[in-house]
Parts: sequence; C-alpha cells; structure tokens
Amino acid sequence: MEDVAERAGVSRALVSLVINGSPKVSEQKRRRVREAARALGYRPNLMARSLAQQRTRIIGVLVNDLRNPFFAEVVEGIEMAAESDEFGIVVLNGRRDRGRELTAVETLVQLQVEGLALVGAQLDGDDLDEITDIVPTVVVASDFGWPADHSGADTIVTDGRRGAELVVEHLVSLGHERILHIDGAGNASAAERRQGYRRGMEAAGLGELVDVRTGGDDEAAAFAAIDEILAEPAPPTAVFAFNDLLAAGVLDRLDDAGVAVPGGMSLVGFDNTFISALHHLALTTVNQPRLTMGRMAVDALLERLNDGRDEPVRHILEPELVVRGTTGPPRP
Amino acid sequence: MEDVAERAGVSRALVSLVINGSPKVSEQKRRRVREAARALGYRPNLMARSLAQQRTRIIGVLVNDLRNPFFAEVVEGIEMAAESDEFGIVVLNGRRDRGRELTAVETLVQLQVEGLALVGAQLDGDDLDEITDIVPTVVVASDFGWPADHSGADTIVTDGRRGAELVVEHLVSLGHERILHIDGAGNASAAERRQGYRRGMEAAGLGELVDVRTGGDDEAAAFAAIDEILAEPAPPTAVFAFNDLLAAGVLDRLDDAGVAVPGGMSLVGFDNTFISALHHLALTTVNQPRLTMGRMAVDALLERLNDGRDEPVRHILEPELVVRGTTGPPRP
DNA sequence: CCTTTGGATTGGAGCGCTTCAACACTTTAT
DNA sequence: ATAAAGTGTTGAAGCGCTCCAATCCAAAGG
Repeated sequence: MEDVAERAGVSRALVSLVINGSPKVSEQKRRRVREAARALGYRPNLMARSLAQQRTRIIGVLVNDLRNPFFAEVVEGIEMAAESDEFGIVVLNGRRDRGRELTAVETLVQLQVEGLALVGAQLDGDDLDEITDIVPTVVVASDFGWPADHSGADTIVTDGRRGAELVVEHLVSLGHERILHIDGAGNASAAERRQGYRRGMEAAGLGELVDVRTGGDDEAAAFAAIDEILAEPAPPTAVFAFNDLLAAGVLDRLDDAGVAVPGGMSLVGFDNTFISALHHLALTTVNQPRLTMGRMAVDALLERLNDGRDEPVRHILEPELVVRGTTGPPRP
Repeated sequence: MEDVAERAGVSRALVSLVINGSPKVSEQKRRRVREAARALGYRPNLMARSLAQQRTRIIGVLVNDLRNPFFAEVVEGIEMAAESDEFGIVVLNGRRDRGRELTAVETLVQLQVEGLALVGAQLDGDDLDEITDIVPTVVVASDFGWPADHSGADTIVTDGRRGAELVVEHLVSLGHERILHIDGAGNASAAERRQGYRRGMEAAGLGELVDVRTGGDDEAAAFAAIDEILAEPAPPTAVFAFNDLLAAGVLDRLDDAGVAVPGGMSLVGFDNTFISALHHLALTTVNQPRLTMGRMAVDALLERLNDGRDEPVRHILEPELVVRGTTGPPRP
C-alpha cells in the first residue's frame, strides 16, 4: 500500500479511500491510484483490513456432512443469500463428529465471523448456549427445542414432525398398518421425525404397531436394520427411513434380498434430494425447501447484525410430501 | 489479551507465549495465564495473529460445484490431509461459473491463503498463469495441458483419456460398435475424456462411428442429447456419459422412452460417485481415487511451501473401470 | 564475594490496513 | 475584501497479535 501511495504520489490514507470507493476523492487522484495499484499488482490484505475495520463481513457455516446433498444444497442457499448481501461465507465440515464440530466452531469464532450458521449440527444444547454467548447464531435444519434456555439462537427448520406424519398418513391411506421407522440415531433431526412417526401411527390407531429401529444417516447404516427386519416372522409392509440416503441403502438391501418395491415393501425417504428423483429409485419422500432455508438463515443473522434484534426467532417451514414410485398398496 | 495479561499478572508477551505453547514458560505462570484466559473467555484473534505472524496456515480451495458428490469428496480428501498437517482450508464454491471462480480466487488471495487448490476449475490457462504468479497452486481433477506455459501449478488428475479408453474397450469387448459419447461440454475434464473416447474408438477400428454429442455436467444436460439420439434412424447401442450425474440423467430419459438398460442400450458413467453404486442404478463407471487426490494435492502444496520446490509436478493417477449392471451385449 | 551463565520475562516495534481530526485550498456568501 | 463553508488530502493513532532484543533473576563457578 505504501508503494502504491508513493507511486501515485499520494498518502496511504488516500489509497485506502480509493480502494474502498469513497466518493470524496478527486477523479484525477482516483485514476492515478488505480493505475499504480494495477501496475504494482497490489492486493489489499483482507486480514489487515478486518483487523482495522473491526469487522469481517464473514458468516461462518458449520455443516454436518458435506457429502449429503441435502446439506450441500442448504449451504449453497446460504452462500447465495450471503453473496447478495455482500457477505462471504467460510464453510467448515463437521463430518458427523461432534468433537470436530466443536473445534470448527472455535476456529470460526477466532476467525471473527460475524454470524454463525449451524447446518444440521450435532452439538448439544449446552454447546449451543456457549456459542450463542459469543456470536449471533442461527440453527438450520436441526432443532434444539422450544421453549428452551437455548434462546440465543434463531432456528430455521422444516417441520420434521409434520413431515413424518404426512408420511404415515400417506402410507395408511394406501392401506398399510405395519409401518416401520428406521431412524437417524443420534442425528440432529432424528428425534423429531421419530416423534412425528409415533404420533402419526397413534393418530391412525396404529399405536400398537409402532416399531423404530436404529439407523443412522447414510446408506450403510440401513443394512443391519433391514437384515434384522427381513429375518423376522412378520416383516412390516412399509419402511419410513430417516432420509433419502438411508432409504437408498434400504432399497439396495431389499434388492439384495429379492424384495420388490413397492410390491413387497413400500419405502419412503426424507429430504427430496436429487437422488430420490432419479427414475430408477423414484423414491417417495418429503421435500424441504433448501434454498429458502439458506436465505432465511442469512436473513435471521442479518436482522441481529443490522437491526439489533435480540429475541430469538423460529421459522418452521412446511414440509411437502412428494409421492413417487416406492409407495403402493401393501402386499396381500 | 491485555486483560488476560493483567489478570495473570504478566506481560502480553508472556500470554502470547503460553497460547502458542512455548516451552520456555514456567509451569506456574503458564497455569495462571491459562486460568485467566478461561475466566475471561479469551479467544485469540486469528486475523491479528496471521497479520503479525505473516502467515495464515490456510489453504484455499476453489471447487467447481459442491453439489457434485465427486467434488465434495475430493474436497473432503483435501480437508483431511490439510488437517493432519495442521492447515485449515477455506472452501469457495464456483458454482460452475468462471466469473464467480475468478472472484473467488481473488478473495482467497486477499485472504492470504498460503496455497490454492483448484478443484475442477473452469478457469482458462491465462487465468491460471496469473494465479500461479501470486500463490502456489495445485490443479486437481482438471488439466491445463503439458508441456505448457502454465508451469507454475502442480497437477493432480486421474488419466481421463485412459479412463475413457477403458470404457470403450469394455464396450467393444461386449460387442458394441455404435458407441456414442455425451460429453461434458466446456467442463474442465471434458476434452480429455472426449479424446480418450476417440482414441479408443480408433484403436478398435471404429473411427468411422465416432459420435460425440454435447452434454454438460448434470442430469438435466443429458435430456436434449438423448431425445435427439432416440429420434434418429439408427441409435447407438451404447452411451458413454461424461460423468455419473449425466449418466443418471441419461438413465432417466431412457426410462421415460421405454428403453431397457442394458438390454436396449448400455450406459457408462465416470467418477464412481456413490450414486453409481446404488443397486437400482448399478452404473458401470470409472473410478477416480478422490481421497488420494486430495492428499496428493495438499502434499504438492506443502512441498512448495516447506521444501521450496519450484518445478511443477504432475501426478497422473490410474483410473479403474468399475463394471456394474448398466453394460451388457448390444441389442440384436 | 563477584562474575558468569542461562532460563524466564518483558518492552516495544511492527504486521497492513482504516479512520478521524486536522489541515490546505477553493468556492460562495457577506 | 473577508469570513464562512465546503472539498480533498494527510498524519498519526490504533486494531490484536508476534517476536526480537534487552532485561532480570537465580544458580553455578571462580
């Protein structure tokens, strides 16, 4: 910067003004500074700028698992929204490990991000409390309950309970009774969907038949559960899997076992990722408006940052059942 | 930091030493500083530290498209490798737009990243030249040719030419002759695979039947090409798609048109993403060792950073044909 | 007893930028 | 003509940290 200033025959302060597009710089000097900067290949140091400015215009994003297309798309939504508000984002991948998530948050905080978006985070309530004391936070695609002490953070979720109910209703309307749920184990939104499943079953008078098996959040997690189910005397006629990835795993395993879908077994996923739309899977699933969720997350953060909002906000989006080819009437 | 120093009754310099784990600090003071830091909830400012230290220990990653599971996994490989070398990464998403890629690189440079990994970047050779003048760069999963002027950057690629040849050989061995390629259009590795396809065809004495159609890099891009093909008098008996995503789109479209796979048409993808492994697709494809690529990318960067290597290096990894269920003998 | 040695600690300069008060110079009002 | 108001520019302080040279102190050596 020094060099640029010298070459342009002005002060460092003026260079700064030009670079930040201040209106109160004469056209002449502006041109000279621009030219000197180009000639010298000058690039402002973002770190120094942030330090001096005491702000970074960066939103930190912690994501549960980047390989899950659902999360990838939520992140993309956040990125697009942030971009339009002239914020940058830094994405850190928790890779399904709470410990890694914790250190990732620490890194983001030290990076001085102005806001934090936790996408499908596995952190617990206490972790969250600590975090919200430090930086404005929005929780996306997972829910830390309400009302709760975790009131520092905003929440953007699709109503997982309702989504699960929709699934059960759909299956019941097709005539299913023995509907089984392979859950997301400790996954952030697993509890909600489990609950919705239960309620749905009870509402249909099928409370007796509630059956939840431990799954996880990827294809492999489904295998054990399916093997177990198929070995039983009276297998269910329909399986509701925690998410699309898990459902894909279920589909594979049913395939191995020679069970037709939906002829021998109906199957439903969750998230409406692009894989569920592949014709060869044609997975019935529940849609979550990912891009909208990203947009709302950024908006929530910005309201805190710019408008000084202080009370937490919750946006519960409506899920939408997407019926495709993996659900049909139960086998006789 | 000031406050911590005061509370612990030491100088700021000492606090710095403690935080950076210097060995030359008495156990007593170390404890007191630690305690004071905790009590005050002190967190070092990464920006200030980087500024003072004149290094960031950050590797910038520019990725073509985070929604493509292939790229997501390469990034994960980079992340894991970086982590084990105590580097952080900042991932920016180009979203398939060269302009966005350019500004992303600019951002990363201003962020003072110590190395840059371009994953499947769409930049052109001139862009690359400019970049390599500024920061050590490794190009992953795309290739800017060799020998070339673009000698500043290292390259980590799977041999796309060879991969495509393998595909053609496989199809030919099954008896196919009319093998068509739906390419990746302007995509970074499209040219190589196109070339491999051509060579493979020629090597098999099928030079006359070379037929390349314009595709892209996602499902949707395949639709037009397939519609076109099916309308022709003598459609091919096999389609080699640029990547798995595209192949999935082809599969969908063939499905719509009532063409059986592989009975009526064989189909091959590229990348061996998890979707190709789904039993319902069971896509024959070509594997690229993603995690290894990530690891090698980081290593290449570190050799430049630590060992001062200066000559560019190219690692060409061997592709591997993965035969699944979408390829079989041609229809009669 | 005084000097030497070596480890622990500290003051202060400096990293590259922003920003604010102060300054110099025009223009306009009086 | 002079004061007031504006416009453009700059010097210098400061952002939170690191790191070097200097200092301090206690133990060891003479």
